[in-house]
Amino acid sequence: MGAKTDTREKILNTAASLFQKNGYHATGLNEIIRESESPKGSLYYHFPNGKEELAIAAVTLAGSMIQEQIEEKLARDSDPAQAIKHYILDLADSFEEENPDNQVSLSLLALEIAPIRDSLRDACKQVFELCADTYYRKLITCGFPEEKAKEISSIIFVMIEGAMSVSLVRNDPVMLVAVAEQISILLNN
Amino acid sequence: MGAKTDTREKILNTAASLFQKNGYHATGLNEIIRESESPKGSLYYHFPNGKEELAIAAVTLAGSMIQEQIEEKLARDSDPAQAIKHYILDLADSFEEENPDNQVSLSLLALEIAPIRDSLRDACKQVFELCADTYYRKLITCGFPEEKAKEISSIIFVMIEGAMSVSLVRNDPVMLVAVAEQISILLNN
DNA sequence: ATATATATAGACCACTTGATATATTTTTGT
DNA sequence: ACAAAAATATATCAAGTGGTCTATATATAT
Repeated sequence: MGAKTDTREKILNTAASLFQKNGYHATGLNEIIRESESPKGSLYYHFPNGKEELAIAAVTLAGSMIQEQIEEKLARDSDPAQAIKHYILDLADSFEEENPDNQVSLSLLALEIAPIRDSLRDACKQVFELCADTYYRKLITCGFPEEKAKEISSIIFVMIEGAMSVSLVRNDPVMLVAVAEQISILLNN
Repeated sequence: MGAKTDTREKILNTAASLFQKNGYHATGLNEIIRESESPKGSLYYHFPNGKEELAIAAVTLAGSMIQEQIEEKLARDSDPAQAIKHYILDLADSFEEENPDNQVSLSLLALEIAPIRDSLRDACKQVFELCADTYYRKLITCGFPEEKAKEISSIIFVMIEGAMSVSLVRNDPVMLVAVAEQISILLNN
């Protein structure tokens, strides 16, 4: 049964990576099975509902990988403003890398799949919530009042996703740097 | 020759609306000609390079419509923070409307088409620049120093696009309201 | 009025899409 | 060892894709 997990994970990892990088509609199932070297039969065995089920699993996987990365990187600095700024500057630094661990933007995939079906939208919402909550917990840990932490953490998430989108479109991470510079202003007011 | 403009514009308007709402890859040429009630021959007569050329024209059109809207709405309040906040709250208010004038998010379309080809990326960059520049000019008019205005206007654009993306995914405009509340903090620091 | 450019109309094409069906192999439990 | 379940492997499908082609209609200009 080790094989099961193997193939399933290979398909899922490949799908998540391609969906995140190129988008949902631009990624064909054939591309996924080719890249993951798995037959189509296995795809539909492990994901009987096909592409949509794969999308839910992919966005969830991508989200939890991002969440882990945020958590790790925020732990490096005790000051929350510095921690978040530090994290964003790292995103800018690793902007060119194709490494799937550095694929931080969820907007493209989420914008594409959320309207398809409620189950897909719900998965996206959950992933967004997970990411924002990671900032929230950092702020709470650092003594921010609950209300303020709730507010700011959402804004942080919005700013990072927005900056990533603009950076991807322009193929230039300077917008991430600009956002990083504004974080302290946001936290200290 | 009145007919020419008519058909061309009908195709372009339809394409822009569908691309913006549903995305580039999710929108088929057949859907565009059906919805615009134009034959395929006309599409390829007016846009010989097919879907990609249509995408460039569409993102440019959508961008200039958004730019006009921003400009109009920013003119309502003399105080820049109030003007921008007012504009964003209007976006939140009209979130449910399907009216193409209220389709303000460019992220989905831009994220999809920018990687296809440099000419498409360039068109997206130009549109982004156009929008950010509208905030910039408002800030300059209100006496902001050049450097600060440059910085802030980009951040505003990023925050609004980010908030629109999150709102679209969640199908809930509250994130726009949250961003609106932060504008004054950004401008006064 | 007629020739010419402009524009419309839609049939058609090769190709890809997501999905299904069926056959085969591999693993597991007894 | 053997039966049952799990998983893999393809061939195949209808529907849809973007794009091309040729024929026709509609203006425009002289």
